[in-house]
Amino acid sequence: MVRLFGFGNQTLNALLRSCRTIKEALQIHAQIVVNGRHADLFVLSGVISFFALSGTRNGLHHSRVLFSQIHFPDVFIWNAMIRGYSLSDTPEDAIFLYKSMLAEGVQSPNEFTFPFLLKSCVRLSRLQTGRQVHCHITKNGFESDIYIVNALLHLYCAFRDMKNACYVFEKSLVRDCVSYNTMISGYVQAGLAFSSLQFFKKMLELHIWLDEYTVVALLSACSSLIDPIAGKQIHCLAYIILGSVSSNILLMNALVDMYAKCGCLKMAERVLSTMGTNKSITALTSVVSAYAQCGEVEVARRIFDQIDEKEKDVVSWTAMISSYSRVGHFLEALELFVQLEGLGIKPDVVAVVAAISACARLGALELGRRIHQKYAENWPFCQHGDFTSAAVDMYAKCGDIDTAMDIFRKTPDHLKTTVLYNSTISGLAHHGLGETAITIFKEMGLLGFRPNEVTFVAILSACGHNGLVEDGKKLFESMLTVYNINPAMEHYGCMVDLLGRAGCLNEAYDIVKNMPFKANSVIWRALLGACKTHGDVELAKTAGEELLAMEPDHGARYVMLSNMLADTDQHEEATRVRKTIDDAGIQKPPGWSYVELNGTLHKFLAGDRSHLEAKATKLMLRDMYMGLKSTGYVFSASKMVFDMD
DNA sequence: CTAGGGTTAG
Repeated sequence: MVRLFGFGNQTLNALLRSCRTIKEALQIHAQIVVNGRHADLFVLSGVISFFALSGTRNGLHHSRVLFSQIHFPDVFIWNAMIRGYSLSDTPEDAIFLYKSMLAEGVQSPNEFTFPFLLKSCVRLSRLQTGRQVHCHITKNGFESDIYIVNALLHLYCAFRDMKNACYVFEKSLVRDCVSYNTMISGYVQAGLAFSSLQFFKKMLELHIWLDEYTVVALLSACSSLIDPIAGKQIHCLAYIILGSVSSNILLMNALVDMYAKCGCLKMAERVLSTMGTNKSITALTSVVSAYAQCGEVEVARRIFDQIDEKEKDVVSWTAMISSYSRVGHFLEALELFVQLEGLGIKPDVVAVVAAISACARLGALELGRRIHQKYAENWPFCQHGDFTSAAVDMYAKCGDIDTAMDIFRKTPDHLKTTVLYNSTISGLAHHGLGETAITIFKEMGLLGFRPNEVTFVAILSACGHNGLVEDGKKLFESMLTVYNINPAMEHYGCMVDLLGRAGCLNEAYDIVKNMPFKANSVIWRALLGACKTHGDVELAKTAGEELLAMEPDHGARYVMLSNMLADTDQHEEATRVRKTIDDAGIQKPPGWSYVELNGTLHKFLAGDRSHLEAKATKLMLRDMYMGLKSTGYVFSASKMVFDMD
């Protein structure tokens, strides 16, 4: 038995720090208690911080129990708890603890408290809370602590808010290599890779020290610019400023990733091979996704399969899952997800979101529901904005708008995000609930959420599908005047569609002629559709010809135009277009339909009889058709042909 | 007296 009487406090802390397992630490802790040393706050703080930072849920829980028994913890102990939770899967507890500390009114936060809090805000995707913490930092006079400045920069960069990041950067009296690194990667993440290189220039001019993180950030700038030449230069720079490169895993991963993302797969694999037997799962995952992005899913899968099962982690599985989704192989994606669950690997939020959105794309409502419900019970998932919005999107796309709205309504305001509003509004739009969409849009503004480009596509199309012409026009105008968003091609497209559907063909055509872009095929198609509905043959010809010129090998366009001509009794013209199709040997790629029943997916093609129950299905359809007819419904085949994609 | 910031892959 160890006797701890003779040990000094610092020795006890050192002893704890040397523990490799929770069990060892528990033994030391027991001895501390047996020897009556636990009343000493300093000793106790060592114990609490060890368990809080152990990285395990049990350890954190143990420290929480000890913590709750202290009447007045000192600021070090508060910080240890806050830090522990900021790294845990429930970072919101860190914020909760901070509030408790303030409420207790005994201890004030110090310069160590805030970086942990800011980290929690980032992990929770809660910019609003982060701003409040920023206010507390100012109030407590910690604006010039370099650690806090860097944590603030990280906060704003993580939310792509480069305006506030710059503000903090410019205003700060202290800046170091970390500040510059954070800004460089912030610019890249915000999609402003070019600015990041300018920042790097500034860094060089001011002779700021460069380190491996600088190189990593610069490499990601090159990936984002798809500039392998610049990437190679940075690769050289790495040798100059760092000396040894191949022993630096972080750097090797970034290098492989850069070459992979730039499409230089040979180079990526060459760098990878220099890692010999130490190939990291990170670098391998980069190569897997790169192949998938180049359209070589099979190659990606082969590499993925060659990776040692024990090496594979959630990220590499998710990479393969998303690769399948990217090329539309949703069934394979979901198969992998189920396999991953079966192997006992715990999917994280990103993995589950990937699976749920694959269900959304497939229309696999019941599988989607199963996955959603299973993970909704794990509450770190519910805290995550991406999880909620993916679920809303899935239910809406699978036709269950009630559940989608239910989830939206049950989400507390502080967990709502712009993305959640976007999924909700576009879900409502697809279900023809334009009025509700507008209500939600207004609520969004009242709660202080800024609509973005995506929001406007959703809300404008909601107006379009519901004939809300005036609302649509007002919202479109407000984009620039109120929200300072430049309407993009898609927004003009929504307006053309909206006006066209409402029969304002001239107004729609005016938009096409006057907008700052050359109309794309989507816009011409919308206009052509409107001409068809409202019988404007002249404009239809213009739109149709434009469409043909734009997508000469897109068979569906020919079919549309020919159907339209036939429909307006211009049979000669129609035959001419048909002939063009045959002459060019153009074929419309078949459009598969999927229906999910009792957890099984059924695949169909038009006119397809391969399905086991094709005959029964046909009979059922005939019954339904007869039923419809008896109620006086008139079936129009021409409308069907027109709306085909 | 103990401690904090930037990290690549989905």
